[in-house]
Amino acid sequence: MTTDGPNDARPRARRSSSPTVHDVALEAGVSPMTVSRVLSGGKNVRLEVQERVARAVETLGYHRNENARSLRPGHRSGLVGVTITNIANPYYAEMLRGVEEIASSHGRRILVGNSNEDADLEKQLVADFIGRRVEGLIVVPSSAGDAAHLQPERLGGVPLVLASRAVADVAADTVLIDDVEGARGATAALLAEGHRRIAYLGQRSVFTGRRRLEGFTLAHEALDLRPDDELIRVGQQDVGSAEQAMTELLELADPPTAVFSANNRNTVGAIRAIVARRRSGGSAGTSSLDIRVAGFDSFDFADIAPVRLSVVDHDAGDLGRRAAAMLFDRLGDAPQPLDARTLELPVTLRDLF
Amino acid sequence: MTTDGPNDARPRARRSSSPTVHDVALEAGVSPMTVSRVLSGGKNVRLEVQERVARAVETLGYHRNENARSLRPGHRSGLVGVTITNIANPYYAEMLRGVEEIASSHGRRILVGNSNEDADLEKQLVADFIGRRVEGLIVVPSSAGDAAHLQPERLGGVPLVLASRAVADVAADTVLIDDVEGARGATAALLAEGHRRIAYLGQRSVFTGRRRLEGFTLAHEALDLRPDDELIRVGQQDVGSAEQAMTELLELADPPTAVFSANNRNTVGAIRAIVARRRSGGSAGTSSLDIRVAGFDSFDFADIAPVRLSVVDHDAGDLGRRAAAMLFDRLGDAPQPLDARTLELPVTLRDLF
DNA sequence: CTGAAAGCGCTTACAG
DNA sequence: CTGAAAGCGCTTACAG
Repeated sequence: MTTDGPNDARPRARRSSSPTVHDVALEAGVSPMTVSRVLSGGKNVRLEVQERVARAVETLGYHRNENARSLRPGHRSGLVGVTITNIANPYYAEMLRGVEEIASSHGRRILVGNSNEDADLEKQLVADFIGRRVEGLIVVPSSAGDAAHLQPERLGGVPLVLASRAVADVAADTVLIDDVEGARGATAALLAEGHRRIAYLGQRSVFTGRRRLEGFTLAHEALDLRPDDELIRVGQQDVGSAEQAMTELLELADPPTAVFSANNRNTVGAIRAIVARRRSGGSAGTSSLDIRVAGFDSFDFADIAPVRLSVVDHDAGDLGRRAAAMLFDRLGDAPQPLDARTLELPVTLRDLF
Repeated sequence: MTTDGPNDARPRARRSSSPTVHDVALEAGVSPMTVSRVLSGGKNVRLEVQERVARAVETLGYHRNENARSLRPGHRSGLVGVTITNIANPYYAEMLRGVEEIASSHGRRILVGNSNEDADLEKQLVADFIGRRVEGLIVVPSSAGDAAHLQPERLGGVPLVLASRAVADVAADTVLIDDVEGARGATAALLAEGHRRIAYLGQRSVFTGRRRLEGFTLAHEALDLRPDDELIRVGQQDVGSAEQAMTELLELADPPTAVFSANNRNTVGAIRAIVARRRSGGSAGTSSLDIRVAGFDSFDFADIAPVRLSVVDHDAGDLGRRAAAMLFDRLGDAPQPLDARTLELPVTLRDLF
């Protein structure tokens, strides 16, 4: 019946926006301070009052505003920013899940952005995330463009962990998989089987691509061999172009007897080309029927692929968990190692035949 | 040389936390208000002053605090909350990318949570997201447990779009794929080829699983047939258990001549079982060599699978984009449709042989 | 074109 | 056990 209460002063507008501590306080007949106490565990509040407040919270559907809360000094946002070149890539999706798992276990939520291999977009995402006061960043860095926005001094003290790819001149914690050893081992296995004309399908513009080509080359050099440049194909972006590249290789006068592919898109493309050629009768004698395949990454159907296939397996979930763990290391109160650390996760060569 | 400025009053502590408008103002020799004006476009600020402020922003590495900004009345958080049962599932990863794409184009960022098919976790995520004042929610609802937390009145006015699965008694906008028609069409195709013993591999506990089983049944009923209960297997969660279930079916006295699988894990499992049996000689005559397969969802290697395979294809990215578009419809200033809408996206049956 | 005041929702001392 | 005051970083009127 009073007309001077603050609740009367803002009659309907209140309905459309969220209730505040103030509204709950009014409803429960206490001060906002007491509401705040109850929300933080109820220390030093009479049980009866606690219950009254809890009921008011329920009635009004109150949710504490975390953004306002994180404004107070000493409070953190509870957010971690994650930037990925392609969140639809199953490998990175698995990684993202690993990150989310660890973040969740630390009570943090993740802001996720797709950089689409575009450094400008990545830069915007990072700036936006910092504006939202993320406590840390996990970035799969884009391969194209300038990476100045990832320099520690540009991040205003927000810890950064690079995942899957390192960035030249950026001294940040980094988690990689052992690309060089994976490619070297797989190639060495093909060489040990006697293959001497081994094709390479991969990329050179991407960090992991360069590392895998390095492993491929190292395996040859260990036997005083040199890969034939004619058999090295880089730049295939998808399964279609990989299939095309492999088809061309099979049509060479002196075709390869084996192929190492640096990622699963290239592996699938290569297998498609081999199968297509087999179905069409294999013009170059029977040799193309026996093309041996080894590839980085696994995929759905790898174990019943219709070729002799080995894969270099690695755990994307672990990559994400390790990256997140490194980040939370920096966020903890423990004494910090000053230098950026790099972790290389092991890989496994599996024969699927 | 002065010792009385506020910047001198807080000498080193300032270094560790982020600079504020106040710090920038000091550095540029203007008021915080002017800094704010410049950050919002520079309207009504002398060009010379704008430049001075811009330089100060650069020098200090200032990033505007979005959380504080969103506190002001009329401001929005710029966040959308996304909850998915399994973000590592390539299908949902593709969906997430669709959501991110549309959200980005509206200047919003996404908070992502993995609910792991756990309604309690999902509830926590949703509560947390609302606490962070997300402008909307996109949820792939978990199949297990109570869904009361998704009731509109519990969401405090935050719009919700359900993706991929509907929830009984929750009147929210929903985007589905046409599960019933996809399963019906694929099954009808098998029946049209003359198959009369068609196995079903899928789930019954999940919304989509029930709908796909319904389509499977409908196709039979259209021909006055009834599927044999002995051939219906539900509850396989992964490729391994699907392979096991298919192996059992192949060992029946009167085995199926075809199989419809309700998702790609079951399809891959079925194919593995068929291939394994073929390799081991196919004890039941040659019949098991000819098992015809049709499955919901596509996967990496579908087109060179060593069986006669058809897949029910659908666009996960589109699912995400449509869900996000529905959400932004509700967020816009346009007049709102009052009732919850349901959208069913079309599917395509593709023969891969 | 520029700034002092006030308040968004919350919580940390401080006072009772 | 409870509350009034003050301030986190920002921006919307309002005044000049």
